[in-house]
Amino acid sequence: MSSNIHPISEAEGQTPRQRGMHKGQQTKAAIVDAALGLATQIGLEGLSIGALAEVMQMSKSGVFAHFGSREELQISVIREYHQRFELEVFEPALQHPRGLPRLRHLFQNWMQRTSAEIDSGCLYISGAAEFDDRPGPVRDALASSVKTWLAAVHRSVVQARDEQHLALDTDASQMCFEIHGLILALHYEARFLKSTKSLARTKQGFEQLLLRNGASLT
Amino acid sequence: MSSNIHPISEAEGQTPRQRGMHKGQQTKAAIVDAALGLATQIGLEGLSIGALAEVMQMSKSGVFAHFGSREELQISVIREYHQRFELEVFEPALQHPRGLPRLRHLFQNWMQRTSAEIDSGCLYISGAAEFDDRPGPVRDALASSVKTWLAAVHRSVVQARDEQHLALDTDASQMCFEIHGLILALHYEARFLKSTKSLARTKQGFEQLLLRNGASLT
DNA sequence: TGCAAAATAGCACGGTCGTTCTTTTTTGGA
DNA sequence: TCCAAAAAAGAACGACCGTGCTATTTTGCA
Repeated sequence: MSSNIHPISEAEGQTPRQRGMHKGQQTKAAIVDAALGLATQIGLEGLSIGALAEVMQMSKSGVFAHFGSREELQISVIREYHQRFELEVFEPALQHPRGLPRLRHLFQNWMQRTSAEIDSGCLYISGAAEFDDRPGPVRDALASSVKTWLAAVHRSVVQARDEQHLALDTDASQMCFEIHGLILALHYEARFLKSTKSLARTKQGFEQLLLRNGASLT
Repeated sequence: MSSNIHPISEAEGQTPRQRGMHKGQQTKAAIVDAALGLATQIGLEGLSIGALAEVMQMSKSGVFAHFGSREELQISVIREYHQRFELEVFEPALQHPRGLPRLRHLFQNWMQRTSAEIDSGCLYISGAAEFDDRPGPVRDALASSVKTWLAAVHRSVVQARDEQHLALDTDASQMCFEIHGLILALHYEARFLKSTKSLARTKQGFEQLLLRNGASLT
């Protein structure tokens, strides 16, 4: 499938080996892609090398050799999800002016990613439920990614306050907490309870949250 | 340990068989109790009959015989959780006057149950993440319990509005959605991210939510 | 084009899973 | 106290798990 590393223009004339793109690495990228698909459906813990090998039409040992352990496979999946999340949620929002406009797009992208994909849940949410009682490197990798993202949201709120798009006494951490709650409620009620109104509720909650914190611009 | 069925007074003089409390049913109750403990730690899907048998110091087949299938065991666990949730969260709140006071206690109990138990997560939350993509009787049982509880919260909000403890234009469903979000954020950030401020954030979010909907009484 | 190195397959291992069947033990009313 | 019924144990099953080891195939530079 699609590789997770974009070929950069300077490397165009180089050999695959020089670009670090042997056949093996392409295969590994394809495996991680398939693994991410499986993990978002049946969970990181449910992810098995046997099932993954069948999807890839490869032998178990062929798949296994790319990672060396199941844990490393899980961590690779988390890293891949992290990259895609940045690419699809975070980076597009950077093209909008900092402050409230960027915060709005950040939330909009986040919301869509949480709800739009019918067949694949958010790894940051399902993974948290699976690993909140399981210490170890997988949990650490997951928590690290989540914290990076939440910190980016926090930064965006602070910027909006600095730009005076939000009231000066806005409690940025409190606001982030409530934003997070809206996303989690959306995920829960849309995916598990199959509620069709969750998206509208989430939007309305966000608007009221902005109003309450003195949002001044659209 | 504790049985999930309270002996009713009329049955006091009856034999165990007449009360439906053979040795087997006591054992089953003990198994379900242990299973609930396991399930809240490693998840409903992680729950295995072998591990459960070891905890109970019984044989696998001895445990198995009480349920007939793993699915039935999982459903029994969900039913047990439902009963305890009602007993510990819902019923105590009924002792307070309907309207805002009762709603406050409902939320307070819910909040405490979500955060206080260090070693056991909320089955309604972890279960939703595990089963949002797995149709079947287990998911159905879980969704049914959750909906019952959310409906009770909704009823309480409507009552508070009827009693004019909340503004007459309060959107009860919207308010429930946001309350749910606060609880989910509490669970996520306290359990997974180990944030110590989540409880305070949840309380503050709830107070602001009440204020925004014109809460008039304490 | 040849050849070392990389990638993949094949096979086997010990372990756990849910489940079935048979046998033994325990229970509790007549 | 006896004895049928209930409860629990024991053993075995096929299936899948992650992982290690050894061939075999494929890759890609010299």
